[in-house]
Amino acid sequence: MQTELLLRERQQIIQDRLKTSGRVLAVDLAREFGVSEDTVRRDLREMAAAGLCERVYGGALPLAPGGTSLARRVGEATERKQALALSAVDFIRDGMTVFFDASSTNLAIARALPADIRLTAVTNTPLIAAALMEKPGIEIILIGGRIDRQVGAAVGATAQREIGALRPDLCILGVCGIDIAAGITAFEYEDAAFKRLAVQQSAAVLVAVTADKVGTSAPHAVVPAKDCTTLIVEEGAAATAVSAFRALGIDVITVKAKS
Amino acid sequence: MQTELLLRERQQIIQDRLKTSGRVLAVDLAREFGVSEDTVRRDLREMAAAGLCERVYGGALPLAPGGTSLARRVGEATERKQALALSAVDFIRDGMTVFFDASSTNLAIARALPADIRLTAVTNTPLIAAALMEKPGIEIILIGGRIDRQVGAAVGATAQREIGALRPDLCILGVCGIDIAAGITAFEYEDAAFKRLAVQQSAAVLVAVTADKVGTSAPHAVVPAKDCTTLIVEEGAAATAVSAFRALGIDVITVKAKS
DNA sequence: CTCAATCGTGCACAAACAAGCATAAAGATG
DNA sequence: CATCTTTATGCTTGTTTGTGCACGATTGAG
Repeated sequence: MQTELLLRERQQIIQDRLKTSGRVLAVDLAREFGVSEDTVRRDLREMAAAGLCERVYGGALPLAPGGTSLARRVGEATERKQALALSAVDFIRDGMTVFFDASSTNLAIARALPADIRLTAVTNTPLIAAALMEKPGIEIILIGGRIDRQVGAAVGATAQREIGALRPDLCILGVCGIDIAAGITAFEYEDAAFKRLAVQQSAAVLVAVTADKVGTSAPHAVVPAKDCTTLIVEEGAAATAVSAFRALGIDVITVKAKS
Repeated sequence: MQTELLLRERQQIIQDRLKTSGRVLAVDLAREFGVSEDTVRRDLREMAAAGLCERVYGGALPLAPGGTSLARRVGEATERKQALALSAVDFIRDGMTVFFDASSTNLAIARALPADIRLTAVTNTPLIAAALMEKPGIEIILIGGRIDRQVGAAVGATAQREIGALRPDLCILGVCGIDIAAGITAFEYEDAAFKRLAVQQSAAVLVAVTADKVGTSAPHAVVPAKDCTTLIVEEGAAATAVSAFRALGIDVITVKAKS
């Protein structure tokens, strides 16, 4: 327990979460903070007593449901991505420098990080940077430049120059398609170039994808599949593809989607 | 232990740490300074008594108003900020290049922009960039660098280099205090330096503040008040201050807070 | 109705704490 | 110079606080 979260911080984070997400679940918070559910329940009870939230069975709700929009629209295929994210988080450990590429799955990973983790995070995606800001132990390096609206992140010349100056221990790559023959592919030319550079700079590469992206390819090649160190896929992915990836020496993890 | 730190030095360092990290742990400080935890606790107790921090079990947290992070400030006086934002939006027109500085009020402004506006927006704040992404006609330039947790944006050397290469038509400045004598001020040294540069680079400067910031000052000077082109304040702000600003040639707009 | 998830309470334990005392260095006073 | 005072620190003691676990009660879905 090198970096415990302080009680006040926890409650503050829960409040922020209530405001942005509109609700919190005790189980999730417990796992995220790395504390027992009892502790979370105690927090929620205290906060409810102080008039900061409404306690409900399973979690809590904000008193004034004056919902802001930021986190909401992303939260659609969250169920499946959440499962991938929880698995991916195991590969991220204290002290690492990790690059978070643009991708909704990667956003889920950033959110699923334990609240007390200590690491240096690099990202070109404002949404991910915003999510990372909720974890007090993370040093965030923002990659700047013109933001590509399709990708939702900075991928141009400026961004490439900045990522070129960094040497992350791990690159969490967002992919548009991954296939044995075509390798890892992206929808946009510049995005592909940026991703290629990110992979090049990193000591290891982790990819987490939903089943529908396995075996498909997009127009622009990023790197061959074997450049991927660890691949996390849903259980439903084509078995032939999975074993082919394994044959390449990739560490393939399958996670089953929750009901 | 070769360099014994004086008490004052230690407390100063703790304050800095509080600002940049947003929290300190008694154990860490003790080990770092090579003193006993008791000594650190004594320091923290004194500082808390002097109103410099909030003492919590295990360490200390920075104190309002500057001590709270951006994400936290966002949900505070949303209605009043909304009113300011609606007024500020009138000054932003199609075709402009606008810099959005870090500030919860500025986030409200970004959100309040008409959906069909066409402009180039520059920002060092992930939260604002994320909000801008919802307006399809905006070209977003992200200023990168290490993110200061208290400010919620990139304000260091990298960020300063990047803003230095741009010439926005309008700088929407976030301020921690604005006063006739002290001018525009900020809570952090680096943030102040960044803001100063942003003002320097811009053709015009707009400041939108809630009434409580008028007539107050923070530790670090940014620019004199007269460098501000347009000032939007709530109706409740001190009338003497408002007319003093007008006398400086500033275009002062007052908006009435909704009940 | 049944059953699993969730909850509250009491308890135990370790970490963090405050208060008081002892020591040593820096400074003041004679 | 000798001695007294002040100040900062570490140590000891007993107390408080936060947390996890065990157990039985409660809730809500099918």
